[in-house]
Amino acid sequence: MKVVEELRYLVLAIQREGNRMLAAELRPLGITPSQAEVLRVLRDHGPLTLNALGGLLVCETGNSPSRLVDRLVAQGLVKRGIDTVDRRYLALSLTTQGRALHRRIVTAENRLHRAMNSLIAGQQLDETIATLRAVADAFPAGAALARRRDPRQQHDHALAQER
Amino acid sequence: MKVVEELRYLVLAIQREGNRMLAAELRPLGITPSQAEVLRVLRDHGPLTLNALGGLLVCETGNSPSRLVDRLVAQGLVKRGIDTVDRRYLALSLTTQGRALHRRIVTAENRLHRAMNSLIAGQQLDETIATLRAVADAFPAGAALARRRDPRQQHDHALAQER
DNA sequence: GGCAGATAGATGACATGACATACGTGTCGT
DNA sequence: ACGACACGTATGTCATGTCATCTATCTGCC
Repeated sequence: MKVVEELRYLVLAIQREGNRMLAAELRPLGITPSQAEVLRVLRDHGPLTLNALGGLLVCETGNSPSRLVDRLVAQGLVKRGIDTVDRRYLALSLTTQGRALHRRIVTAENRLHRAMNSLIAGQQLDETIATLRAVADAFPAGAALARRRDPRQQHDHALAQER
Repeated sequence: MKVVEELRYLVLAIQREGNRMLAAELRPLGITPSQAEVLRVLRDHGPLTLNALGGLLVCETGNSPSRLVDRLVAQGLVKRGIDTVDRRYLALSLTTQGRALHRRIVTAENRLHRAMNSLIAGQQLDETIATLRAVADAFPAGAALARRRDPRQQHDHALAQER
């Protein structure tokens, strides 16, 4: 098997299993890994439009995470406001309930991270991170990650309520 | 962001984008990346039961890839026979059409691999592969990969037509 | 003012993925 | 022989993910 091909399957396997483990940790909270990512991004990056949110998500690179947000709104975790100046834009933010749940999410994620840490204990990670970043940075989903690390050059549209 | 967490998101981002690229390459052939993996495994590992197939797939770690196989059968790419001795078992194999399509799949995958290769050009990969394998091998999906590399200790059930 | 085009978001369609459960078939104990 | 159990497969359900397309709203240009 070629090296790239093995890498492809390794990444696939790890993503699947990691997602399964995280889903298991989050199930008692009633949310999924993707939903947890939305809550995390909304908590860290204030009120966002749907597009801006999509630009910060690694999951759901597609059009826009309308339906993902729908379910969070239905659960009362996210507030979907409408920009008063330009009514095409949404103003998404966490509700009090959403903020409370986020704290429990952090705990659940930490359990996963401890498990993963024990799997990579003793490995040299610098090269691995560098390699993966080199690949990821070539794509929008990787750029989303970079944007999350670096709060500069954020979304181009400033929500009305922020002005 | 913690190291494990960054790794988790990097793996997620790369898997997503890689899958999207592969899906784009395969779309003209009328199949998806998961379906391509099934064809690949069936080609390499002869007639298989559904469970044995599932044990060699990285995608679809769930119960059994019934529905994934369904669509391939519907497209005439896979033949679903029934074991004559124990009628619970399926005997899945490629049709002539399936084998022909597999050759075109290889070409499509090679295009993806060239693109990925250019992204990781100049990177040291030994450590990366070692790290990823260490993680993947802890899970069933990683074990599936290991089984594909090493044709010994294959499926425990030998199909009747093979005996 | 008013319409063409652009932009944000919503929705339809389809294939996964994952979990739980149902069904069909064989095995084994008695 | 037959009934409980085990095992392989199929199916129901729900949430993604992805693409294409539709709707609502705004911007500019005339």
